[in-house]
Amino acid sequence: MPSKKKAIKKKKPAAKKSAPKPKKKARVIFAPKKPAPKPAPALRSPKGEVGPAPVEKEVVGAEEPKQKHEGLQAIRGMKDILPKEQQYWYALLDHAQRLAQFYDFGWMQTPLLEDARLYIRSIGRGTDIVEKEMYVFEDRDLQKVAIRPEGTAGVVRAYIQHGMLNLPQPVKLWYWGSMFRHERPQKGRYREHHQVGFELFGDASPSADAHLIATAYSLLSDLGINAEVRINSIGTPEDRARYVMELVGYYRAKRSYLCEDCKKRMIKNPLRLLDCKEESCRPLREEAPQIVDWLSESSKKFFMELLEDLDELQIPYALDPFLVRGLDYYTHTVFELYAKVTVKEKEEEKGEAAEVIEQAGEIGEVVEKIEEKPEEEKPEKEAEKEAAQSALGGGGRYDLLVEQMGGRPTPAVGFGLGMERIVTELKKRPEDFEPKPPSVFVAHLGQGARRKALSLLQQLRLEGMRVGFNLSKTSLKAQLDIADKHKVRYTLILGQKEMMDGTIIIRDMESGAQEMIDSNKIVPYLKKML
RNA sequence: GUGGACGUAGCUCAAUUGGCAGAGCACUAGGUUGUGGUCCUAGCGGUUGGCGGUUCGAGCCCGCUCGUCCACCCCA
Repeated sequence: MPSKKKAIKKKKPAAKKSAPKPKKKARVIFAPKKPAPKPAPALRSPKGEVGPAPVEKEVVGAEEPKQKHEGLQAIRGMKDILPKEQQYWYALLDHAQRLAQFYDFGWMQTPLLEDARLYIRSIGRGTDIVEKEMYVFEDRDLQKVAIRPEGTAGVVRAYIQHGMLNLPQPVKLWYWGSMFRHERPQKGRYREHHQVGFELFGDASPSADAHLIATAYSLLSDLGINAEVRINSIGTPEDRARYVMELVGYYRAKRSYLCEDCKKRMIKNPLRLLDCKEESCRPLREEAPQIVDWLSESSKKFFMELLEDLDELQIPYALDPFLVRGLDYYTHTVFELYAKVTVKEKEEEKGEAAEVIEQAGEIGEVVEKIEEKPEEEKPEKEAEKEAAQSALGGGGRYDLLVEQMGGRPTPAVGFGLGMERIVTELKKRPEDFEPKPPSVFVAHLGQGARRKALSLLQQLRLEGMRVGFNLSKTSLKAQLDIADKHKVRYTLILGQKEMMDGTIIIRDMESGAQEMIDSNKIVPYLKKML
């Protein structure tokens, strides 16, 4: 029945053109009708066994597509990054690399696939990342592997595995690459996203934290992003245990006011009680004990020193007593970076941040003031909307992680920045990232000239010039058309006539003026003009 | 994982009460000899995201599904 409908529908256009459409027909064939040929014998056959390899399913768990479009679309939450964005990605990577070189961070990459236990050990069993977002599966050897959901764990593993503790400390490393988390996609939140990460091992002083935060901040500000650092200290595990007891005690008394989620949080992850957005829970937070007040003297001192360093570095920051990050391995410093939304906000925070560091005892109160501001003002709807996915990155100190993963006790700090989110910021100022077209286009006319053009291209390349060309087009008109689309400044025209004379025509694409140049002098000539 | 909005050509969008799926841009080729931007002509390009239902007839109505976006959740 449905096929009949289609036939009727399709008839008309076919009749109009009064010709069969073999092309259309061909496109319909997507899946081979015949089953795929049997797989070749396995390359690695089980120990010395001769004979046919065991028959396996051709593709594990995948069926042949029945619909034309099946399997032809990027899967949920995955995105192609296309050349139209390349100027932003290049700028980002270029700045990251320069910064890394300047501060002497060594570049490295870790595998996308790791033993799943690596992440369970580091990030923590009860965290959302491990519990419900991580891609985990058994590979063909039935090993349980995970696609990396974040960068630090792999770097720590590598640090231990390659004995980097024998290198002069601190060891400073940086990387960039894909991370995968099975979340519900949204703008600025994908199942595959890219991070640039910086890690520093073997320095327990707060100045290391300051250095790292400054690195993160500089990377953003070098790119013209107005960033703000939100920072907090969650102390040592002992500090936290004491605080959590206090916190749970506080909330237990108000249990009846809590939302359902928070009741669960009280048992599972009490720190998260603090960032509940439920109307009923919010007011409770105001009176809640704050972790800074429960830090040990040494933890407090560490934090204060860090803040003084940041002040010295003139990095705008805001204390956020409710900042707790979703990974278990953090100790002491935790921070996040946000793109500032309005100029107004920026100035307020700068002013207040400066006050804060002075009085150690009063951190709590000052912070509360800062916190209240945005809630009360709600300047524009815009500002609020942007807030949802606007964390550009975050990080913190993880002094216990290396040891916990079997290495020698090694203090460490690190951060990761979301590349897609940075690119989103950069795209707001396209004028700052205009792609640069090649400066010269080489056009040719006739067989001999085309060949000569090839060597001319080589010559220009060796001179470091960016050159556009299209060797398959034969008409000059078409080639100039392309040159124009490339927005080049000059086009070199090489035809039979010029070949014989040993000259080349150089055309200024803006004015249309042409000049004839001795072909031996073309390179110095161009160099002078560009 | 929960709730909501939206899916028409590569892009931006049309299509009367359910009645032959269109335009602009982009792309390709022409407008006779070796010269781009403007202009003219033609071509390419769609199972209207997919599957099913209602109907003589569905881009339009209904159900499911996939995808995007938004708010939660969480984070980069």
